[in-house]
Formats: sequence, structure tokens, C-alpha cells
Amino acid sequence: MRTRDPTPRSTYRHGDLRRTLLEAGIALARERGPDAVVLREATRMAGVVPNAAYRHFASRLELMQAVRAAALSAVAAAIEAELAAVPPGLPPAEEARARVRAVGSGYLRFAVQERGLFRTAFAALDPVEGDSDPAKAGESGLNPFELLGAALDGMVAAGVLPAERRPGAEYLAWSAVHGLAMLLIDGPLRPLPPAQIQEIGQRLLNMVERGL
Amino acid sequence: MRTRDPTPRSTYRHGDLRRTLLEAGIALARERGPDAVVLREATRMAGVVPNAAYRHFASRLELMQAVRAAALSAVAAAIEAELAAVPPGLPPAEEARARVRAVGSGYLRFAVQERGLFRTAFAALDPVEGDSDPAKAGESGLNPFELLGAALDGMVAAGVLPAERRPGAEYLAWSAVHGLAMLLIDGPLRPLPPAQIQEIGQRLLNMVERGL
DNA sequence: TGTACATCAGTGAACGCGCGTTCACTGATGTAC
DNA sequence: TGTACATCAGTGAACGCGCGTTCACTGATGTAC
Repeated sequence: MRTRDPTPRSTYRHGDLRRTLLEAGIALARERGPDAVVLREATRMAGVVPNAAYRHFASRLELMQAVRAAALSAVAAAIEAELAAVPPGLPPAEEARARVRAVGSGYLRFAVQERGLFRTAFAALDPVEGDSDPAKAGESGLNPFELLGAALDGMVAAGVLPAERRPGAEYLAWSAVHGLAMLLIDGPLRPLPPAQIQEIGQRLLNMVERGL
Repeated sequence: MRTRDPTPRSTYRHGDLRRTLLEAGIALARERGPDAVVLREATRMAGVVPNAAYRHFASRLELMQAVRAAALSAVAAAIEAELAAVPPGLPPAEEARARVRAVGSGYLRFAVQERGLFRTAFAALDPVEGDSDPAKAGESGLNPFELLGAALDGMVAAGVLPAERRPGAEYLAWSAVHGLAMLLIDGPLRPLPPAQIQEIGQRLLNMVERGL
């Protein structure tokens, strides 16, 4: 399993091994999901002896967590990109709705386009695990969940969502979108052509909008 | 890792090793999820030498698939139990709605109570895998997805769901419920107390009902 | 500006582990005569 | 009803694999004088 050339160095020191290992880990996660993030493989890709990794990560788990944080950032960035594409100048109610939809679309788009990273971002690392690291943020400094929360707040502010329905609403919306992502990625909807994926995604967002 | 006593036999022949191995596999999946379904461990639990398994399963994957089928049956059975508890004598519209909710509740209940089996039932077996075995059925002979479909058909028949919205509706409903199950099992909602789990489940089902 | 030295990133070799799987076997069972 | 024999379920021993991780090391770097 040669995922990347061993990149022989001329120098004894590597330069920035930590970053290189992290990027190797991300590449593995992108290609084959969280289980593919193997410490030895990352060092191979970096052209370095296996135990060199221990200068930078205390264990495989620590590397894994760094990769996971990067994957979460990437999800946030995808959502932010979609938010940035919301046309300006809409009436407030429309804009608020469009922003919530954008969060959902960005999430779904990322799931489909970066299957391995998406699974890495949300995989339970271990059967029972602390999981207490704060989810990593995107450019805005918000993680995907917080971006969704902000969009929902916007709906309340625009008078589109009754305030008494706001608490916990992110869990409902997140559930719907996350569930569809799973069905598209690992489940029976995997073979769907892009156009149908797009359509079912929009229908799901309609359901959420109407149902919240 | 002694998960179960090795159950020493007195007879040379085992009797029903296939069933015993399958049950060992199910026990492992129940306790620690799909990755815990390890061929050697199953034979240890059965009190048999590792390669004895090959008389009954061609490979670890084949055992895994049998365990997965059993897990899917268990999901279906949980849903059927919830369906059976729908009170009789409701007006048709109410009953149709109650049945759809029952499918969702059964699914969620199973996910929370049988975390390991649930994950096994829906885990992608391998990064890229055929997945073409027909989902195993419960008592009714229907798998979870088909049970949901039947309940939705009931809503159309009762005039509660416009027929033109019926096609594909199972994917929307399934997404929502499956997503919540994931958040409850592996995600940030894991620590929620049972009462709150119940409440958010009902709110989600409200959203689906209203949004479909 | 030049030199001595502490630091510490990466090396080399090796562990023990548990896994799935293969091979040639042995001995209990049940069927044919 | 009794015996010979084919079948085939489970045994025993061994493989090669890749993994995470530990140990004592070496040699490039950069700082203090």
C-alpha cells in the first residue's frame, strides 16, 4: 500500500515533520476514511522512520485527533463557502431561510465530495472515548454546529421561526441533514446520481424548514 | 479479553457450531460494535479452535454479514413491537400517523438500547463494499425500510399525506430519524438523560410529520 | 568572529500482539450392504 | 441386526502481516562565551 512516494530527504532534519505527518494523515483520511489513518503509513509518506512520529505526537490517537480537528475545520469551511454564496439584498425573512439552507447544503456537499474526511470528522474515535475536545472551527471561528445555531438565530430574528421553538432546534435540523449525509455516504443512497442527490437534499431542507 | 467462558465440550463434535459462532458474533457486536466481531474471538467463545470456523463461514466477512443480517432483523423486530403497541380503534388519520411515529420510535429506541447492534446493522462493512445482500427481515418479513414505506403508504391511504409527496418520502423520514440516532449514539447527544432523549425524539417526529 | 557544547529531531533495531487464513491430520457419525 | 467404510466437523501447528510502541543511538542545529 504505497499511498504516496516516500519523498527521500537530503537533509538529516526534516524541517516540519509535524505538519507533514498531519497532512499525510489528512490525505489518508480523505482517501479511505478514519481507519486508514495509520501512524506507520503517515511516516512512510513523510519518508521518515516510524518512531520519528513520536517527536510530534504522543500516540496514534493524538495524530488521529489532529486529523479529526482538521476535518471538522474543512466541514466548517465548506459551510462558510456556501453561506458566502447567499445572494445579498434579499428580504430578511428570505435571507434567514436561505442561510439555514446554505448551512445544510454546505454540509451535504462536503459529505458527498469528501466522504472520507466527513466520516473522519464525525466518527466516534473509539468505542468509548472522551470526545471532549472542542470541535475545531473554520475561518469564522465557529464550528459546523455553531454555524447552524447562528443561522437559526437569524431565523428567529427575522421572525420566521417562533422563539419558543428555537431551543434545541439545531439538533433537529442537524439530525435530518446528518442522517441524509449518512445514507448518501455509507447507505442505500450511495449510487444516486448527482442531480438526484441535489434534489433529495433540497426536499429534505424543505421538510426541515416546514417542520421546524 | 475473555468475553465469555470457553465452554469446554465433552464431545468431539460441537453440535451446532454455526449457530454458536453466529451468536458469539452477535454478542460481540452487541457489546462493542461491528469492529469487535472478530473471528478468533468468536471461536474462543465457542470453545473451539480458530480454524474450525471455516467449516461454517468462508471468511470473517461472511460471519460479519450474518451478524449484520441478524442485527437488521433485530431492528425490524423492535419496530414491529412498537407498531403492535399502537392502540386500536383510532380514527384512520390518527392511526396512520401513529404508525409512522411508531416506526420512528422503535428505530430510535433500538438505537439507544442496542447501540452496538445498531451500529453493526448500518455500518458500511468495508470502505468500498458490495453491500448488495438484501436487508434481513423481521417477523413480518419486512426490513426496517420496508416497514417505514408501508407506514407512509398508510398515511397516503388515510389522506394524511398527499400522494404526490409520497415518492421518496421514506428517505426524508429515514434521514431525520437515522441522523438523530447517530447523534444519540456516537455524537454530542450521547450523554442526554432518557427523558430528554424521549422528548427530542418526539420533537423530531413532529418535525417530520409536519414537514413531509 | 570563532569555538564548545547542550539540545533534541530523526535513526536503527527490535518487541509483542492479535489477527485471518492454510495445511495436513484425526476421530465421531451415519449410511450401505 | 451387525459391520465396513465414506464423510466431514473439529484439531494442531504454523504462516505472514502490519500494527503501535520502546530503547539506546547519532548527528545537525543554534546558542553562550
